[in-house]
Amino acid sequence: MTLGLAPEPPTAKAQRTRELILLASLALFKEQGFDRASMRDIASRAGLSLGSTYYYFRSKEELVLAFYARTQAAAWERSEAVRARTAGFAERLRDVLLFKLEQLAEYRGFIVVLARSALEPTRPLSPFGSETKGLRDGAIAIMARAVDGSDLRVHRDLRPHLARLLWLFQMGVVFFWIHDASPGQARTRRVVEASLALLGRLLPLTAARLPGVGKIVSLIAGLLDELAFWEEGVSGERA
Amino acid sequence: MTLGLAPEPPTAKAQRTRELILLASLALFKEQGFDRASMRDIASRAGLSLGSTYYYFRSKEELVLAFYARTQAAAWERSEAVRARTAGFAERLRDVLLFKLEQLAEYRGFIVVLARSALEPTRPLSPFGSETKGLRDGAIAIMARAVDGSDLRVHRDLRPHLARLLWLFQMGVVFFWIHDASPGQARTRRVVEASLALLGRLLPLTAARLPGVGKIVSLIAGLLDELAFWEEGVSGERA
DNA sequence: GTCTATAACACGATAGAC
DNA sequence: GTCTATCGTGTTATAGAC
Repeated sequence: MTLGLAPEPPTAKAQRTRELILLASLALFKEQGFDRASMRDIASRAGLSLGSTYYYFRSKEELVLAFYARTQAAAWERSEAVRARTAGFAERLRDVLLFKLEQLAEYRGFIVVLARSALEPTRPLSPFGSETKGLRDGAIAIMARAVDGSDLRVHRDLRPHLARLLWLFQMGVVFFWIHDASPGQARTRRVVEASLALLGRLLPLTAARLPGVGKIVSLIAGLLDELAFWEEGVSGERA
Repeated sequence: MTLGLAPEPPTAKAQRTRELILLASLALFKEQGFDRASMRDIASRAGLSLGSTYYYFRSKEELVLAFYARTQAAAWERSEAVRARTAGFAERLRDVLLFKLEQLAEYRGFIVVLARSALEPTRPLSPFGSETKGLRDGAIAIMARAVDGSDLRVHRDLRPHLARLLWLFQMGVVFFWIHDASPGQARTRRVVEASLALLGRLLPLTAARLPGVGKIVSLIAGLLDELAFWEEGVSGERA
């Protein structure tokens, strides 16, 4: 699975240096938070000069992105393992969501900066931008795998949109988790459970032959079609 | 309606100066975008020194917030007028959403910074934070007024949560609009229409006496209850 | 007290020599 | 690849003018 970031520098030494900087930054971010940890501190901790640090990472935010990309590689492997173990859609989705939170938990204090640049369309690091396409595609692919071959019953017109929808849902969960001040973020876990229960009831309903459902499904499908604004060029023309 | 910002300075001269800075900043933001327009430029354009500018606005972001607060005051008046004109819920909600976009349209290029700080819980300017409580309450109140006395049919258990849900929905719409690269943001308008149509079908359905609806409604109500994380202290305890 | 100005700080980022 | 030197920024400190 590609991660969609700049390819690792070729030489082994460069890779080690890159790793060194990344580790130093993570440690400092964890200790002091993203804003308080300066690039000078990071460089110094890694035993390098400021300029060298910028040679490996074009910006401070790119450090966070590199960390995030790493977690996603692990998330993919995990989701494949769970996928092989069970065909239960709710079970699979729950594991994807909770594992992501588990991965981020240690760094919850500074993971907010991902969200900060998230909403900025011009910034290259936006999860909807072109530079993060690989990262985004990977995350959506995990969702697609959770749906595929599962016991989920859902209207066939919704199926092609489901992975993207679930990805958006996951971003919402992470966003909520960032803001969740409850002890151990227990509230987020309750929200995840409630959401899963709700999805488990609503999605099968779309597959039922009830009056009015067809119209609603087509409305939802149309909406989901428009929502994928990140999948095209600047024109924004209708397909 | 309170706006939840620091009260305007008392003297008339101070108010004029504040206005001067705000106008200068808006002009520069519009011309160059938020990041490119420096506080020094803004101060200079307003005919003041940098220090004086910071006397009136504690940060660069506060300038955007002040602008946003202003639009909201107008939005309240507008929504009251529309409310008197029609009892149609869809009509009212459509007007609230489209009017907001209309207000922001001129400044679409830099309004993204609201979103930037939006996701940062620690920052005081987050729409979920305590400093923006008045602003947030105002926006939610507008939604409550749109629901109140309207022709909307919805399950009674959902009614108390509806205004907050619609506010979240509005934030989603604005977020989409920020990213919408289609000409004239036509796509956002399509999304609004489709969403209204969908809401117009789903909400009444919750009021219908159908098997299984009761359970779904209670799930939704429980979820919406948890979602209002911004309405309490740091404890996050269950009510 | 209310307002304004100057000077300085720390930071992210860049240029260019080696 | 690595360094030093430097730029422009948001923000703060502080002193003084009305």
